[in-house]
Amino acid sequence: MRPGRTTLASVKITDVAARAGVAPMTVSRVLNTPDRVSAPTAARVRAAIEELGYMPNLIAGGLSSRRSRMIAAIVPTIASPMFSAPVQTFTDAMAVAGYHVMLALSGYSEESEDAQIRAVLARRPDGLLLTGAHRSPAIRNLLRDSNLPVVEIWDTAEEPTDVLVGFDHAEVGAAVADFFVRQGHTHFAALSARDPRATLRRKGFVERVAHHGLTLVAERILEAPSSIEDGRRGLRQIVGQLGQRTALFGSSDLVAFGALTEAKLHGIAVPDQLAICGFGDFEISRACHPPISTVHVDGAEIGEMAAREMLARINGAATSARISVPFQILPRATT
Amino acid sequence: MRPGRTTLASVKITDVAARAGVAPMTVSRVLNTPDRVSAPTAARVRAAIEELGYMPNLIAGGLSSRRSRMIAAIVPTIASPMFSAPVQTFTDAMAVAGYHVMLALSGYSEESEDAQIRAVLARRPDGLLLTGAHRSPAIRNLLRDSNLPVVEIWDTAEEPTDVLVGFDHAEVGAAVADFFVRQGHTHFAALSARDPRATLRRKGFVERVAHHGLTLVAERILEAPSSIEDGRRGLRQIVGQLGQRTALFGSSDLVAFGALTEAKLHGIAVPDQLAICGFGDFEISRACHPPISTVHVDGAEIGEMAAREMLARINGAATSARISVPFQILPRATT
DNA sequence: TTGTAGGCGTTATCAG
DNA sequence: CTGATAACGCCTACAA
Repeated sequence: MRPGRTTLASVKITDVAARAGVAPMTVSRVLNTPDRVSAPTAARVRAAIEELGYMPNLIAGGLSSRRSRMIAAIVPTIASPMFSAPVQTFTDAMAVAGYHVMLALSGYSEESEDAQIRAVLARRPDGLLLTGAHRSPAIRNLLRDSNLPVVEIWDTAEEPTDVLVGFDHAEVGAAVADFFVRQGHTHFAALSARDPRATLRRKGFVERVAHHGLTLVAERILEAPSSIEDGRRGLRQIVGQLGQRTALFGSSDLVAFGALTEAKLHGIAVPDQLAICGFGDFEISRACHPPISTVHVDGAEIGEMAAREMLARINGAATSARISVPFQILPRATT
Repeated sequence: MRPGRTTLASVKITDVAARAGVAPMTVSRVLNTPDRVSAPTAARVRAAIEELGYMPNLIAGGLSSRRSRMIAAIVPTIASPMFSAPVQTFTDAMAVAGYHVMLALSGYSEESEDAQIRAVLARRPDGLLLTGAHRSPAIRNLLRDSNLPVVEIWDTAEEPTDVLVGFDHAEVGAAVADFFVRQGHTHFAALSARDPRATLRRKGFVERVAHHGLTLVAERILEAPSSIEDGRRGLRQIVGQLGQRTALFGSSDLVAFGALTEAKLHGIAVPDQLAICGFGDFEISRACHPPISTVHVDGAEIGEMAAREMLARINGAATSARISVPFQILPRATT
């Protein structure tokens, strides 16, 4: 029998065991709990694994151990840096710990998210990464019953299902309004996407403006996910209402960049006639000219923290239920 | 015994079978091959499933059927639209067909990609989505032996492992050079990321320029993935060599946008002194001002085609080995 | 159309 | 430190 005549998936733990002259369980131990195997035995087993090109079957292992070593991540989209950044860092961090990430896209529809959650639970993930904390009662019960680690990111508005890593979006909107007010603004506008978190930011902004007794001259709801083009279109729609010097809050840096672009074309001086603040601190707001003031919030860090919390929960830690990540207004040239 | 006293994962197929008064196999059939079950039986089984809140265990099913209904996707990053777009559409399309996508990020390192491939094969995916067609011999053999459907996207330079959906990047570079030449350009520059496909485009561009007997005034390699900031920095570095009217090819629209931004700051007239063509047709090149000429190539469509090919291969079709997707130069205001 | 038997490849558990 | 045994929950294959 020639060596190497084995097609990966066909070599199983019993083959390795036979080759190394040990029980299958010992091979399993070499792979999963090396400390509990004597050095010489482990060496022999490793040699056999190498020679046969053995590749463990995690499906079988998962069935037996009831741990899939896999996490399901459900986000609205990865077309926006808002979600691609945390998904990227989360996936990387989990991979280091030996976990793979199953990705599902829900596209901002709660109904679709519910379906995705149900579908993915059939794979018995060891944890769930979800976006936002707004869940239907049915899903909330399902998740509680499942007793799975659930890490929700971005949002802190609602009661978290389990662990939550995010911040209060209404506070962000209010902080931006306060920032503008401190700069002496009295007239305001908002261009905001229809998604849940953008809506919270917009409301926080608008309410704070009202609280100051100041004027909201225009407000426009854009589609989600928002785009540069939406920002341009939005500005065109409100340009007639911009008689006074106005402070504009965009629901993302893409919207802000679009508004800035269109303002230039209309001969509107930024920031003298129109001040603009975006959200997200995407590269474009930093690298375009003039650089756009924005709210920094580190999506990449959210992903990393989510991974840390996920692993802690998997390992049985009773972690805190709500982790606030800071946000920070970055004044640049448009305010 | 109260109904509902069942915690999802604890209900198994035998429980449903008992409740419905059928054999477990019949429940399995209702779920997987409904045609082979009589309507009344199926109805009873479905009722039992509903009442117990049964949720199939795909891990167990996968072990038994040897089909995981899961695809592994390995791309360098999802931070760039170049990859987030196809991953997004691929994931969506596969979900419709009942497949989930396991995501792994390789970060442009071949070594890392090899490791990711090995790791993910342990989960016995039903197929693999990979980026580019450059594989180490060891991995190539591993993949061939595995006999798995492998769809490679973006690149057509090398012999595909199995199915390939992409185009020839050197041709893109050459086409851009020809386009510039037709416009009467005689002096050229390239700002290009260090990744494999950007390098092919750059070489195609540079070689075609040489073939025409024309002048390459500057060439700069940027880090991968490339950014707006890289484009700005790159332009600053070559600005001294831009005495003549020059045609610049950027390895992505981000690079092109960065170059455009910096050119404006340096008082360089675009396109009169400096013509710019990007690559990728990202939203920014279309929505910024002036809009940037670019090479359109539909990443979203590549993802959809990849899904179609993947499903065809899974269903046993012997599909064509190499599928060319078209690219197209979009002349806009910067050329 | 439905049921029975057996196994998928691994690991938990307990014994030595 | 190592091994034997018995699941894990489902589906293939065959039988009725």
